[in-house]
Amino acid sequence: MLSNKKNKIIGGNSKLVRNINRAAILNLIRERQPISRVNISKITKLNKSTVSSIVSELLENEYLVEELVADSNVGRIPLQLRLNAGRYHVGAANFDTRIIRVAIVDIGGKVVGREEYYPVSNSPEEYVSMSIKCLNKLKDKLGITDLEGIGITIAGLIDPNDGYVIVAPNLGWKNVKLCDLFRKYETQTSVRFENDAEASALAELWYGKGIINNFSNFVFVSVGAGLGTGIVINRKVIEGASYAAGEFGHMNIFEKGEPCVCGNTGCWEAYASDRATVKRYLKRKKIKPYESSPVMVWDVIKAAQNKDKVAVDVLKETGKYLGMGISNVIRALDPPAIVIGGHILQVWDIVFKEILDGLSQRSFFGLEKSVKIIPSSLTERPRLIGAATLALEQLFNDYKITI
Amino acid sequence: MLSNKKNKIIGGNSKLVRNINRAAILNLIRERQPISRVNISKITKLNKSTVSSIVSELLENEYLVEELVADSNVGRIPLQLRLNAGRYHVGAANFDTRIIRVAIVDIGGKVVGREEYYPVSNSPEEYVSMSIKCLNKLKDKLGITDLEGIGITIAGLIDPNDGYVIVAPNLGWKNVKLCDLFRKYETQTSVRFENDAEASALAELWYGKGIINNFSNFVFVSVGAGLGTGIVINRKVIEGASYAAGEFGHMNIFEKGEPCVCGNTGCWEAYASDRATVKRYLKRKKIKPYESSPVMVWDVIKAAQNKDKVAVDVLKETGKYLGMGISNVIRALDPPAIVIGGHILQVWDIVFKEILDGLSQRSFFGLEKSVKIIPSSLTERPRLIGAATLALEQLFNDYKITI
DNA sequence: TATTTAGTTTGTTTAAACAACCAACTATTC
DNA sequence: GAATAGTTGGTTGTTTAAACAAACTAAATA
Repeated sequence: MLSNKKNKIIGGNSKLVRNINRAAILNLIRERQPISRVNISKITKLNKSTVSSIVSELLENEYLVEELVADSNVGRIPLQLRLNAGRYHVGAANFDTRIIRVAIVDIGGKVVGREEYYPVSNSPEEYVSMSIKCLNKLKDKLGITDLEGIGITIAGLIDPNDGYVIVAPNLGWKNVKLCDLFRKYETQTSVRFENDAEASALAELWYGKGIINNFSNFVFVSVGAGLGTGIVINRKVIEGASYAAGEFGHMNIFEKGEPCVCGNTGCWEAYASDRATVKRYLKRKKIKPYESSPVMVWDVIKAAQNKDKVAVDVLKETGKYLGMGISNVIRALDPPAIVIGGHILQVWDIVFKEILDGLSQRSFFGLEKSVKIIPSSLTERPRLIGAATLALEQLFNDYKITI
Repeated sequence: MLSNKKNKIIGGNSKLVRNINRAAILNLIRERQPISRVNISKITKLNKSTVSSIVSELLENEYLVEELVADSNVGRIPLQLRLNAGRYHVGAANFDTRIIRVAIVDIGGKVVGREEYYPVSNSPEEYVSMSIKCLNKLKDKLGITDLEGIGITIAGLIDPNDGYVIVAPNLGWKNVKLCDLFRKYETQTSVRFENDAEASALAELWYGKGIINNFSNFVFVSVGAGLGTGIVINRKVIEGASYAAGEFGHMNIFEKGEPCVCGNTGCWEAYASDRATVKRYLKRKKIKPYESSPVMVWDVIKAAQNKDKVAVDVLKETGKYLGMGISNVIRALDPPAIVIGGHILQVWDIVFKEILDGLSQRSFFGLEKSVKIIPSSLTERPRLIGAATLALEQLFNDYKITI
């Protein structure tokens, strides 16, 4: 965190080592399950006995389960370890414009149940009460008695420490004490809040599959109604002193360009977000906004998939603008990988080339060529998995590394 | 580092703890010397005996010295600990356009001797041979027999692992294997290379005085011929996958604006660097570049100090442009503090207000108001101290934390 | 001399590394 | 097809490193 907290110089002790190793083992199991003790030992370079000791502790706390799987290799059959998916569950919610997405997720990051709700107003009270209601409904349906925590993600500036929405343009919220509202409806379970892009980055870090696992550093570009980015450095998500790190979406990419919800003009978000895509589509199609039923980005995507020329062109432009903005991310942080999330992934074959094209238009010593631009590997909405990950992080918090 | 190295999951052991604690104690002594064992124990929360054990180890290796200072308090007089400044020395060099700055620095970050040399060409061979010559001259003069290492800083993209200049526009270098050149002239001492802004950030982190010590996160903006930034996150300088993190200087702040050495137009560097300042000054004064002797930024600064209206205006503009670019840094990383370094600090009273003005022109939800904009506290050139810090970091490398 | 603060010594605790061992399987040999 | 060697997985007991706690010594002031 780029926090403004005083720079603490605090020493370590044996417990720190235990926490580091326990976290390393848990992460490894999460990423490579099923995996045997010996394999963990080989990868972490920890002694077999150390691994055994930590694993038996985790088994005792029911974080893990053992399973014996047939194995054709010589030697004793290894006991495979997995996260005990059925044991602990958390609640997750993403608050978006006119929609609340709710899910119950196990410690493997798997969505075991989900629900959507369309609030009639943008009142925080309604969002909070309905999300709790939906979660309770899901709990009953799934026969889950306890949630270990609840995570909420919102596009905007969020103060996660005080449970406070500084500003959320999409929802029209400013200075909303969500934390207090939740306390009215749900007093037992602890609730955490976070910016959606940052939480998505966290989810990708924890539950991303494939190539992303090779990176301890990356930037997650969350394309939604707005456009946010989550920065991961050394396997940690950067928050910022005022909880505003990663606001690349509000960097200027065209002087005196399109107006943006933030009050400025020419922001990346005003060109590459879903809202911008729809706006361009409506303009080309000469449809007045909200003339009939509102056109959403998935309508544009569907049209493109049905070879609608205008829709394809509009999405290509979005790709190009995405690339232009990514060039700023590269100049700032030079990450080895950039992960893209959002509805736009459904037309990845259309946008990917355009992203590279946009990037090359704002080239900087050819650096952009070595960056891996990859679509998010999360099959469920990253913002929802991200919300769950917030709660799960708290569940694993006993094992938090504090130097 | 935002490196592309494979995400290693490796466990810790008791040696890790020792290294963490030794580093914590060394850092604390560097920052707060003189300081007693008990005081270290109180601040780090380490046990008195642990502190004693580590301190005696450091005393044995002559990293520290003890001193007894009169104390009017009750109780036994504490033994104050200091870095053993006279024991170890490193060489430092900054390679700039038409000037090589060389220094010998002690482990307290104090320059004990310095030299400047004006090369006749921009040949890397001359830069390397002359810097070694100057260092040897200084060593003789000071009666220092050994250097523990040498650090070199250069504006540009540097690969510190391979000792390789990817590109250095100011020097007109591209793909220069500096490492091999140094081996020709100096085989015994190890040499490290780094981008000047990143090294300056490191120097500020290690040797900065005052308020900067309160921050584990900040961005150093190095205003020189070009404009570079060094990003510090969790007391570590970010390098980038291709060693190009912090290239905010080449972000666009004006579309179709001034041409930049990088090949693009409208870069921050093309507005806020010393080169840009001089260029604007010459234009206003209607002096043709290089008409007589070349005008340098310190000439403009001197003119401003002598109340030259044009010089003052030009520097005010530079300040405003600096602020505009800093708004990008804030959007990207939201750091609690931004440190400025460069000749421009000599007219801090003129530029500071303008920086804030430029920032407010590119406001983002008023966040810029909470960022501390501070002049570098390093009395010597940060780029030179930075070079020394590179070598010192290696000296302390036995104590490097490796998780 | 009592009190206070600084620093050391001694014994205890934690946890990791190491080495030896046991467990459970396959492959080979007679 | 039974005995045995080989291979891999996992546990047990011992050693080592380092932090911590508490008792102790040192050196000052009131």
